[in-house]
Amino acid sequence: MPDADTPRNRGPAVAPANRAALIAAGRRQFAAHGYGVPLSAIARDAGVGQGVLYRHFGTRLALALAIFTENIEALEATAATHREPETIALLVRTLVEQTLASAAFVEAVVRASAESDWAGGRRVVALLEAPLARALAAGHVRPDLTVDDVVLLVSMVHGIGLTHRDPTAARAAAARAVLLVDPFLGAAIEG
Amino acid sequence: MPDADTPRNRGPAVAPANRAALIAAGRRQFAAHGYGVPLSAIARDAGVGQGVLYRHFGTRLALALAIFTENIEALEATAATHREPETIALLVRTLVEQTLASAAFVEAVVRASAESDWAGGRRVVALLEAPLARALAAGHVRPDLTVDDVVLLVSMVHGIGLTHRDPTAARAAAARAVLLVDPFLGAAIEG
Amino acid sequence: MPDADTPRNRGPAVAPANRAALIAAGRRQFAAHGYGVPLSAIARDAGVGQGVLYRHFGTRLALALAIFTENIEALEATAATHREPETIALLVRTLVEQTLASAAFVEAVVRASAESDWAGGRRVVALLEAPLARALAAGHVRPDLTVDDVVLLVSMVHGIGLTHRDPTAARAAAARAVLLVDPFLGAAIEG
Amino acid sequence: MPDADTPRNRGPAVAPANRAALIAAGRRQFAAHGYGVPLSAIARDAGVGQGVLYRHFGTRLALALAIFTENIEALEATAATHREPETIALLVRTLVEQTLASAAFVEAVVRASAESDWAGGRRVVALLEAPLARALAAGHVRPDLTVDDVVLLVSMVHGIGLTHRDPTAARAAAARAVLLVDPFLGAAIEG
DNA sequence: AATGAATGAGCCTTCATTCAT
DNA sequence: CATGAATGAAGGCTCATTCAT
Repeated sequence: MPDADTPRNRGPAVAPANRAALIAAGRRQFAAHGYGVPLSAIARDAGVGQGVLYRHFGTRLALALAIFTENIEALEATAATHREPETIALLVRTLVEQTLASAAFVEAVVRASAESDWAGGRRVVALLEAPLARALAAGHVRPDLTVDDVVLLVSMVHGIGLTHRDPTAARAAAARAVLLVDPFLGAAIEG
Repeated sequence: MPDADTPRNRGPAVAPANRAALIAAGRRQFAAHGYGVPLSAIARDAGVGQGVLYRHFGTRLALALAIFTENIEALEATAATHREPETIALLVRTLVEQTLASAAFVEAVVRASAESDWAGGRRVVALLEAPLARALAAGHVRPDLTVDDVVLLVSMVHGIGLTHRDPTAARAAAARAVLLVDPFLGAAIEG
Repeated sequence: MPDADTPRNRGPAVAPANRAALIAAGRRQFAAHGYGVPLSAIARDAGVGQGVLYRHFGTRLALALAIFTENIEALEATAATHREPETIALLVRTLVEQTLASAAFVEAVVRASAESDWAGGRRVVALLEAPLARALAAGHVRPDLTVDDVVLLVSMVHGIGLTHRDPTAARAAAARAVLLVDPFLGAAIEG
Repeated sequence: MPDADTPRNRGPAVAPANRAALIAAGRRQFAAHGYGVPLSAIARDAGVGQGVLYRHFGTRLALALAIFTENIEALEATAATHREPETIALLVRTLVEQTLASAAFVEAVVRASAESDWAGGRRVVALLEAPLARALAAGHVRPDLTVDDVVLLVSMVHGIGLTHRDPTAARAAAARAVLLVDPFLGAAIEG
């Protein structure tokens, strides 16, 4: 006799919701306790059994990549719908926010993308190209700035995220870092 | 009757040597296998029993802090013996090298220093002040550069170290990052 | 509105076909991966959902017993349609082949048949009696051979199957084993 | 404060005793519950922690091989100290007893010896050669019997062990099996 | 004071079984 | 009646830590 308060099997229809709940729980748990957080804690946070986590994301890395893919899709949507020369600043601002929020597992993803065929890195480079070219043409950013520099900026912000416990301090430090590299991009962060 | 071929207790005199061996082993193991490397692997690498590791460093973090303290002492020695305006570049160069070599546990140390009374961060700030002031007076670095910015630069380089597997690529990326922030300091890294 | 390309429920008519597919899949999977193969693998091999497996065979053992029952039915058909003194050799040959093919789960079935009321063992004994009597009367087999000895021979061949990875080697070893016990039966295996 | 009734660390001096206890527990647990018995059950039976089992026997198979090696050493000791023509019967009798007692993991060992370089099989063959030659010379055993046949006999007895739950019945069946193959050897089992 | 084996908690992972659709 | 996702118990394995010698 199952406990009425404890639904033991809500059926296959909840699969998409479970997947979303696992990604959200992954964001929370990775941010709060680092990439090495017990997978059981993520499953518990998502309100599902451990087996469900394994069904949707066979490895810890698969979950991290799914979170990143969502991030990249948001960036691509921004890049696709904005044509102003200021778009690059908006993208950098979003990248900074995502990086600070995902500090715990940026490293794992970068490492994996170097060793596997995950295309995330290339997608980021691709979506940055046109906006950066427009900003350069408009004279908004320093003339020697490259797409690789923007990606490097993300690595730098990642380091800042890891070394600042307080999110507010991390955000301020990241803003200062971007400002040191380029005043136009830095101003966008602070806004 | 101890077996002559199996020295099991080499006496109190070897304690300092054991401590040094553990620090050296910690550097190697953290660099090679990350901060989470088994403590038994560090003890084995150092050629001592696990109990000795506990005697000298009660926790994993204590060992990491000891490694960092050695790093800071080297920086202080440099700062104390160099009076040229170019000294800040030498210090930044050393900091970059130390940071790239210690990528695996910078985060742990920074986190601990925020939560405990470890004075490492303040010592770094203190040793940077005079050299940076001299460089500013000589007009070598950008006039708005602060000591906090140099510390921030270390955080940024840390992020670069974590996201570049290949040490050569990491070094090149770090050089570019410093160059983006300040041409004078960047030139020193590349040298 | 069910998707026409995804038949999710093919109706009651397919139940017998599903049962047969599960038995065939069970033979393949037990042989390939041992008696402990995941039940989900058997269901997948059979092309049905896991629920169907449970509907037809409530336990792993029930499936194994069904496979054995098919084997016994084939033996009974042979015994019922052959009246020659040589029939015992044909039956032993078939038993050897079945045993080698089912090595992974003979043990489970024999154990279960001793503890439950599964009549498989008795059916084998029953079907062997008349053919063995005819062979004894004809002087083909050693005069002290009993039906229990033939059943014992199956146990012995089972051990050979488990200890020989290569099916060809197992078959040769089984032939030698039968030959050691009775030249007439052994000759039938080798043929 | 450790519970006085629960010695938590009896020190390194108990290592050899632990190893012996693990082998004895392995014999009991494998015999009682099969090769797949939880390793934690073996450790509990031996009165040690799970880590100790892993320290002494890195894998389940390593423990099984250690048990088998003890068996082989006993056989070698018998072969080395007996020179009578009847020795082969004594060895077969011991082999039968060992095989029936170790039924659950004979298969694992055979599998391992095919895949690794475990020399156990060759040691058995080697120790049987001289005693069998003496028995053949004395006319005690059938003249066509080979060492490989004796090894095959072990496989056959293994199958009997697996298919007979009752040890007494298994022993009787094994005796009958050996008798069917060779009257002289069979008589030794029954004795 | 050093050694290194023992301990055992906790994590990852796999399935057997259930059940909503 | 079939599907296949959800569940969660159970086992393998790994260390951090203790402590007898």
